[in-house]
Amino acid sequence: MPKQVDHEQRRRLLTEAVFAVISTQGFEAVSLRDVAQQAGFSMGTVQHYFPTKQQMLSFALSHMRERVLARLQATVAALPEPTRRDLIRAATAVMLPVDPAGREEACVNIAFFSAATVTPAYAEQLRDGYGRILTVSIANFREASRLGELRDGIDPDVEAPGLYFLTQGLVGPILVGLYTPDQALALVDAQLDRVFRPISP
Amino acid sequence: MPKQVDHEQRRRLLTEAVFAVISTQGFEAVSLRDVAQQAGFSMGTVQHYFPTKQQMLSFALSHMRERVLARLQATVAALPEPTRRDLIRAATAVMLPVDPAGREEACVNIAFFSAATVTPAYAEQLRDGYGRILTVSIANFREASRLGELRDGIDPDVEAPGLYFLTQGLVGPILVGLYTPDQALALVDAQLDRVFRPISP
DNA sequence: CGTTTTTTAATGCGATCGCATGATAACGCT
DNA sequence: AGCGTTATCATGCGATCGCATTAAAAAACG
Repeated sequence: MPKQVDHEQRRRLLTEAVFAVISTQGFEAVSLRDVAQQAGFSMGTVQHYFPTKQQMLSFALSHMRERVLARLQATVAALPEPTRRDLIRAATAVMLPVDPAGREEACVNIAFFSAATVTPAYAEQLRDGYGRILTVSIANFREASRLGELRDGIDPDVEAPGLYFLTQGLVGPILVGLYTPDQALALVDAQLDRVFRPISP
Repeated sequence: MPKQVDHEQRRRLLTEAVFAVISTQGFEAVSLRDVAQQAGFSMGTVQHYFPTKQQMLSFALSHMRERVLARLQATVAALPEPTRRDLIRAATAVMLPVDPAGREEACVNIAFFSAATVTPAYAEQLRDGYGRILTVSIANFREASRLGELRDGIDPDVEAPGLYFLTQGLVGPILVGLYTPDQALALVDAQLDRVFRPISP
């Protein structure tokens, strides 16, 4: 057997090129030639790892989830003694385009959301991925509620989706420059202040 | 002088075809030929009213704002004696893809949001349009606050953007089937219940 | 009624697309 | 070392794209 190449790793490498093309030239500009050039390979190589463009994009979408999750874990790991509120805030901030990495991911995600309106396969992947995030968020809020970390009268089953969809709604406006990342984070913090009890017990 | 054709009206007609193509086949599938066929004209006609594809799409984006606004006014006009809360809720519901018309508009809007990440002209149009909506929403909430229609401790400058971005964040998940329109409206109503005083004084 | 100008249609062109094919180079194994 | 497999690349093909060009049809006006 010949040269040993980790197919999965190669695909991830090419996927990074896909992300770069989408975030700099747009989703509709993604071509096998562009991706190949961005990754520094020939077009045939891209075809070798992705038989069709559709499969390439579908893999890219599934890889995006892992990328966001990895960035979240890295962020959380950097917090010394995170409270539950810190964790929720970190997860929220990771989904917002507040830094170059986050912006690239947001561009890719919104592109796939748009494509998903006419491509059921993308819609299913997004439902699965974002549904999982929402489920985790609800679980976090319920746990916080159970431990008495939330203010009186706060329903975790309302606030979890509320904060989650608020976050999602901030992505587009930040991307087009309608809202600044600082304004967005201030809005998120205002919500957290309303939901969580003050720190000192 | 020959046949009198209202250029603006023709452009709006063709724009409706653009919307249909975007919502059924996707933004990247929009071609002059598709638009012409969808509108029942030849390709040359489309070119006559839109010198370039870019201008066609840009006009379509500007026309979208008018379409949403018209639908909002029609919805409001159908309300017998709307309270301020009713108006705010109507404006919110209009932006959500809860019916075929709203879904089509949402598909087009999210497509332009995606395109705007690499096309500054689109970003500027979206900033202007959505910024105007946000401004009006803030003004509405402030007026409600001034009239004492909001609960104690409610800051209109926080709740207006909060509800607005929450609404925006619900669009994508509804489109891909992660959230149902009923769930989305329930979440909106929960927010309104929290912000507004109960009806009976 | 003929002229003029706009509208509509039809077609061609260069570029680019996704994908298929064939050739070449590089490495693992017996 | 020699073979077999795989990775990589270069190229070709049919289709489609945006846009330019040209021509025919239609209607307002002298």
